[in-house]
Amino acid sequence: MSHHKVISLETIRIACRNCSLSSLCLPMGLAPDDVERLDEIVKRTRPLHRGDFLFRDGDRFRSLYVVKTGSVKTFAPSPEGGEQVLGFHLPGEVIGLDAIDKDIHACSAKVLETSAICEVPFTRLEELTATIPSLQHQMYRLLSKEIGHDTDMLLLLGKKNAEERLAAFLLSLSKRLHKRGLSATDFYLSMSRHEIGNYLGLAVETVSRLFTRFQDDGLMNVDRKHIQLLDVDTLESLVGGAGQNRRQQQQS
Amino acid sequence: MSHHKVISLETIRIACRNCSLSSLCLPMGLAPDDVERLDEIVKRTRPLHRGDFLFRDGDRFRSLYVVKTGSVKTFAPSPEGGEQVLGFHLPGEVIGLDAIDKDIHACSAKVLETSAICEVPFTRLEELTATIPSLQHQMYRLLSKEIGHDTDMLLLLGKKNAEERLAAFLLSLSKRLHKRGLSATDFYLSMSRHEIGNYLGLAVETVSRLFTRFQDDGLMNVDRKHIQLLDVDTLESLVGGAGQNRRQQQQS
DNA sequence: ACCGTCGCTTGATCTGGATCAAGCGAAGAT
DNA sequence: ATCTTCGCTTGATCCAGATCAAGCGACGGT
Repeated sequence: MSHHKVISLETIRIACRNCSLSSLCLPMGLAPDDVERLDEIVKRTRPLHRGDFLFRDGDRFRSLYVVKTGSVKTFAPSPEGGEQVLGFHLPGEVIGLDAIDKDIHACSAKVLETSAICEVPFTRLEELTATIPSLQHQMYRLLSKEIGHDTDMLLLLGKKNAEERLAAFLLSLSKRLHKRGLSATDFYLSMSRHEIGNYLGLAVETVSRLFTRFQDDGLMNVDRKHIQLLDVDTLESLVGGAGQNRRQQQQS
Repeated sequence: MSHHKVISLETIRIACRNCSLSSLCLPMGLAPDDVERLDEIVKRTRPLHRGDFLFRDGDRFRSLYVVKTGSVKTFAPSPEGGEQVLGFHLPGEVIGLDAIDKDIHACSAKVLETSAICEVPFTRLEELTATIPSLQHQMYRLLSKEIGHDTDMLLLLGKKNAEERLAAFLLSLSKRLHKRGLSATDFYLSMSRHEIGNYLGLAVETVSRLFTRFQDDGLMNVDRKHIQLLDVDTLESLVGGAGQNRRQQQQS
């Protein structure tokens, strides 16, 4: 039996070189030999389930985590005891980059559905990047990409109304799923309305009403967690702030 | 006369090792020899003036920029033609990290007052970090710190009201100026009310009214651009969301 | 010294989205 | 199979902060 177990685990624990995410994940652009070296330091844990934590705010920072399958949300505590959802993470996305600076996690990461996660001990990764220039570059890009994403969110929270925010959220999900070989127009939400609202700086009720409105307007179908985008073009135009007579933005 | 000019420029172009910012800036934690190597790739331009650009969105990414003296704002265009102020940058702070990923600047950087800027060509920096582990680590920390800062802003824009936002802004400025050896309670704003509002996701009028209110409440003195913080403790408590009967936050 | 512009303030009004309230149906518990 | 809880929806009301409007005073330019 223990023999069987080893075999089945080996089946689950796909090496980086065979992982379908290698074009999105850390190995992106690496030579095969370098992928092997990276592969050696990656720990592949058993599948985690809804509600499990990868880490909690306040934990010592040791590793980066990469979603292999499933999805994860990260969220930071706010002083009053509430929390701010910082992101929803899909396969190939790296989690924990914000903790490198202080060596302590400032946010928590919670698994939204049964997920496989790769753990990359950071100290060992850092040693590796020092000897593999292309991996170092990939790390810089990864960190920079995260900043760029946060910047997009700042613009969204600072300048966009509820409709624009939800449309942007749906299209972002759609594009990211599509990159992973899934449908861009037909997918399931692994997060609750509440989590979406928190993420977008909106109340649950507003999110719910907008789903209803988008459906009434023929932009999408919503059935519980099941989403079908029917009119991506119009959704795109909503994001652009084509919200009718939006007055000229503050030019500072 | 040209002789005089050369001398005066040399006076301005302080080497990293003599720069008072070395404890905040890239050289932080480097061995003296390594600081010299870094110093060799840094370009020190002549002082820039209010309104000058370090780069504009769409520009090819070539260098990081570090504020030596003065201040800089970064801002991203929003689809509708407006803009979102992303940050105000003080001496020692590094600008341009978000452009590493796409190799194109997605935001612009504009000088708010006469400022000295160091330019660090990124390709050369990358070569250097590959051979100086402590510099590589410093780069990771720098990028990570930027993510952490953006995260703080997401929480601010997503969960805090106008009062909390302005208090947080003032205290952030205060702390950062203090770290640079300046007064934590008495300083000048190099940015306009409009820029503050844009940054904080508020209308100019709201910013103006809050300044007036904070002054009436004895928390600070405001005279044009001149700020004096009188009651830092109360300002701190405002940020914490002690805004009276704030209801329990959404727990997603 | 004068003028025009621009940044800032203050007051009045409006509104998008939060909050409050009430039900409904699905999924998990016993 | 039934209960209970929880997530979601929908309606009614409220309010923080945006928008509109009007002046004022500082500063740069001539």
